[in-house]
Amino acid sequence: MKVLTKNTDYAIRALLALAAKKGSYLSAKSIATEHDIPYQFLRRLLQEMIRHDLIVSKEGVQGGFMMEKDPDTISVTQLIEIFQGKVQVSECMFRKQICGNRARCVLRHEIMRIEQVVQGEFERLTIGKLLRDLEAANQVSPKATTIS
Amino acid sequence: MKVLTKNTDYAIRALLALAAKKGSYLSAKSIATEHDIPYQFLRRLLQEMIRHDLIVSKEGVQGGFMMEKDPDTISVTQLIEIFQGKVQVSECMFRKQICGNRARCVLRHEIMRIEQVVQGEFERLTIGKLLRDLEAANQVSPKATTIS
DNA sequence: AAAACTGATACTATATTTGTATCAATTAAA
DNA sequence: TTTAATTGATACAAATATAGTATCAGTTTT
Repeated sequence: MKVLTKNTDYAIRALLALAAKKGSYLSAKSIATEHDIPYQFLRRLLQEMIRHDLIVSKEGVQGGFMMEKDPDTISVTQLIEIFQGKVQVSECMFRKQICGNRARCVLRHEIMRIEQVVQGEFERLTIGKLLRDLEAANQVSPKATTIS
Repeated sequence: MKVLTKNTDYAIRALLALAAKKGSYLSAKSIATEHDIPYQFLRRLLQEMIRHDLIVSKEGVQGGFMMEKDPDTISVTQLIEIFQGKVQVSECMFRKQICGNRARCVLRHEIMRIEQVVQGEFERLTIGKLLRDLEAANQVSPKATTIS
């Protein structure tokens, strides 16, 4: 069971790169080469993130992508939703017999509760938090952990 | 993001049916028709569960599948692992720069922590627990919730 | 001997994920 | 003002995962 697909994984990495250089433009190319992400793939992801107002872009020479927002407002949950769709369990387990009265279906509730837990955890995991973790790690061992 | 695939969904339902009639043999056919699961698909799932010693079978007329084990020892985590592979995040995010020293990679730790939470939740969700939930629901509203 | 079963496995279809390629439009800079 | 570096948009393709079907052989009860 894969929790994060490459999409999301790459998107997080790209956002971390942008958050680390907040306010300046980074080209897709530079992000791709520095973080080992397939260039054209990354470009699509960046476009998608623009559409969701997570980042902005500037065309032409010296153009690129930039993070304007507070990185703490971007959660992994958001990214999962964008690139993997909303977290969902089966439409409705045991639907045949039980889900005439869906509201009461205990099993569904059980699963939905877990779904909430997962979502909450990923909600608290923001780009800002990850960046701080990353910087803290850099303090300890700069060489091995530099992201830029 | 799909948490449970049809495999796992169907497997859970089949196990609940078997747990509800613990000790007696149910044919794949009867489970399939009663729970609206594609017959041949279900048979493969049942075979797989036999290989993992979750259930046993008897061939021939009046044969079928039976649950011998305590349903509380079968967790949804186990089923996810069987049918969707071990719960995992990306192999190692940010691996290029960071994962020379994997042990120290804070980001990875963050993600692994969440993975643990998810796994723990599904661990506590056993067939036994689901069955009791189901039976409790039947008490309240027998018609709408009967599984058998 | 027939019928109701499981065991094993091959096959197909569809969807998702991952990755590549192309062309047009924009902009800084030579 | 031309060129090169860039994004915007979109189409294409390959690989993998998911979902479902079909078949044939073996077993066991009746």
